[in-house]
Amino acid sequence: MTTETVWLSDSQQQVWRRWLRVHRELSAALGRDLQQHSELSMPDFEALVHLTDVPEGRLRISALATAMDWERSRLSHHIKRMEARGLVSREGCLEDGRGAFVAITPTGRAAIEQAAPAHVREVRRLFVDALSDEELDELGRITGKLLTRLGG
Amino acid sequence: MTTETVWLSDSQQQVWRRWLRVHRELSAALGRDLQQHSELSMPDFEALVHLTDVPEGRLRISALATAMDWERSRLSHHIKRMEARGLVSREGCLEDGRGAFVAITPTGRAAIEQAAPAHVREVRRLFVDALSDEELDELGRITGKLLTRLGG
DNA sequence: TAAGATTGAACTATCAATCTTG
DNA sequence: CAAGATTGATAGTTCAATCTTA
Repeated sequence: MTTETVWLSDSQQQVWRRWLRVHRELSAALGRDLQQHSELSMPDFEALVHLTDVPEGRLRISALATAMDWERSRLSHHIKRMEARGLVSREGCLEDGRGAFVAITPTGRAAIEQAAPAHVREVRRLFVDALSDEELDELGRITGKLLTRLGG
Repeated sequence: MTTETVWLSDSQQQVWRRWLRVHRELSAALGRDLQQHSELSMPDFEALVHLTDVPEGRLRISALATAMDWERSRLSHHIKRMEARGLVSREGCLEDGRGAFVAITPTGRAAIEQAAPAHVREVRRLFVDALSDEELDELGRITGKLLTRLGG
């Protein structure tokens, strides 16, 4: 393959590296804050958000995996650990004998309700409120384009 | 603390979730591509980039940790694994007996030179070229603001 | 045979010591 | 004691089987 390789210009490289860096620092800051104010990690929080998003408080495991964009095996291991901590429980599926549900427990609900306010404030402080409404819109448009490129 | 909690609006939440998702999918896609075309992971690649960035091809370990924004212990473990694969070597430091250098080896140089073209093309395809020049500028400005908020 | 889910092994990351030199 | 770096234990992730039911 003799496709010519064009390296990135300085400004392109700067945006690219900054993008990586912002994400790394933002995730780290939010994770630290969350663990300081609760017993939850970011993945724990995310999983519980999806479970509280539905009225029954439970989802098919593969549906949760899709929603979180995780591999099933990773989620399976994670659910096992969360189950051991009492945050969720596993339930069988009547319609499909192969399937299973994860359900949020009262303990899990209490944990996310306790953790959410501080976490949301921090997401506001470090992300939403750091930008003007126009910038946030623009960022939504830009990430939308990136997502389209990724998806197909 | 009775600070009132204000949850995110739908559009704010959408941008926030999309930001997380784009990063996750982009990293995954680049990682897959890199491993398909080379023996390097993204962290391997990043470390080697920093080492090739300097003329001597070697850096103090703590300097590399700062550049990569990694904890020293994580880098130490990672260097050990990369050293075992022959990509880098460790060297003592004359000026400061406590310190140490990591240096890229010929093998490491060959690996990154072989991997870089395809990786850069993929970064272009999925990121740089997916946006107009104006959008890339705007994204640079926006991530700059986020970085300021994180740092200060 | 394929789909939903789990398991175990190998790999990577994190956290709290530890070791050595300044 | 503080700074540079490493180590070991624990936690989390990935990959390739495996098991069960459709």
